[in-house]
Amino acid sequence: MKPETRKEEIIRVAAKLFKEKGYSAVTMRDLAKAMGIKAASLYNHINSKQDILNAIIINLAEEFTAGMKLVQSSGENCIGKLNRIIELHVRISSQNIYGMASLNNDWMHLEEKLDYYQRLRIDYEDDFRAILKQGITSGEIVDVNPEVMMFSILTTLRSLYLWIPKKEELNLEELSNTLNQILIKGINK
Amino acid sequence: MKPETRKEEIIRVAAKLFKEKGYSAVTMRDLAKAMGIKAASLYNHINSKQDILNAIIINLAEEFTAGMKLVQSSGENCIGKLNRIIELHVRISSQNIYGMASLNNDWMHLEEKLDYYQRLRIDYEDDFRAILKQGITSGEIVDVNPEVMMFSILTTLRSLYLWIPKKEELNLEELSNTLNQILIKGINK
DNA sequence: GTCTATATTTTGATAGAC
DNA sequence: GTCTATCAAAATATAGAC
Repeated sequence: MKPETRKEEIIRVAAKLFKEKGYSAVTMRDLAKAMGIKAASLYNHINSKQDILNAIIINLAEEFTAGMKLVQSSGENCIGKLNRIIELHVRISSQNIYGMASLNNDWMHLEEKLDYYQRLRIDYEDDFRAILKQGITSGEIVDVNPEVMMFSILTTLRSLYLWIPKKEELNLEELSNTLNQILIKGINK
Repeated sequence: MKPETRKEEIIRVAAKLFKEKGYSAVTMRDLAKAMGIKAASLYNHINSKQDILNAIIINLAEEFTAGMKLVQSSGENCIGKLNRIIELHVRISSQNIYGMASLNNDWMHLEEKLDYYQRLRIDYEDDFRAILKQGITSGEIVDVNPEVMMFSILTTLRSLYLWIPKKEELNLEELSNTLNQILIKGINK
């Protein structure tokens, strides 16, 4: 592991602040104070506040895209692929809890990178939807509105960042398994 | 129906803008422009930007609290109560899509009302959790971590505002039924 | 790599005319 | 109820010394 650069440290600390108050409510002075330096000094490492947000969001979005490509090429059936998607979200979310908040809530403040982000997001959802439709066709999952299924599962997975930090006692493999049970098999006995 | 007051109109328009960019990124000048007046004129109807956020969030939070009390006193079993909670969220979310965005994403910018909001939220979650635990005890639902079940269901319901406006062709009763199927019975065949 | 000092813009809000 | 004019504070960002 390479040691963290000053720029990476700024991005990491910024993500934490963005999770608490949102991108727009965090000032460069807030960030500088959290870093223990003056606001002007931040600009020796980054070009703008925007750049910080870009780095947080685009890195994560590309990680999800890469993960989805692996799921697609796994050769598993629909239920198997859904399991892998759940594991993908649990893994990325637990590794970058703060960044996930920006990905979910502050993407609209992207500027130059907004179109690119939205393209990745739409493609991800298209891939997810295709897996569900294939599962309906093959008879693996129930024939219910795939839009509502996708919304329900993806919303839960996208919000894991809100919840994981509170439950440190739960290990991540166990969390994946429990989510798998609940999201796929339901809670009805 | 009483006609909408100017104050109510400001709150309604503000909620729409808050959904697009978040509370902190919307200026009083943005709001004034959307109303077709000057920023200074807003202050003839409201005391501060804060007051607008308070009105949006606290009204909704109290609506959910009142709805939960009705569910509790309904005398239904666990599954029946969960059905009613789903209907509650579908109804309130569809009636106030824009306000739901603030409730979910901008509550941390409450000031005097923050403690009160957090009390309502914790109580709501306690009531929800109690229903799930009672369902496990009575054997109606599977004996899986109730925290994860609550997180999964509640996160989906709280995010309905993101999704309802896109799917106008789906009627609300049908949406409730579909969510009920997916959240309770799962998607596995 | 961090500092002080500062330029420029934007912000929430008020005063007072109409 | 809306306007123009304006204030005071706070924002992002830059210049240049150390």
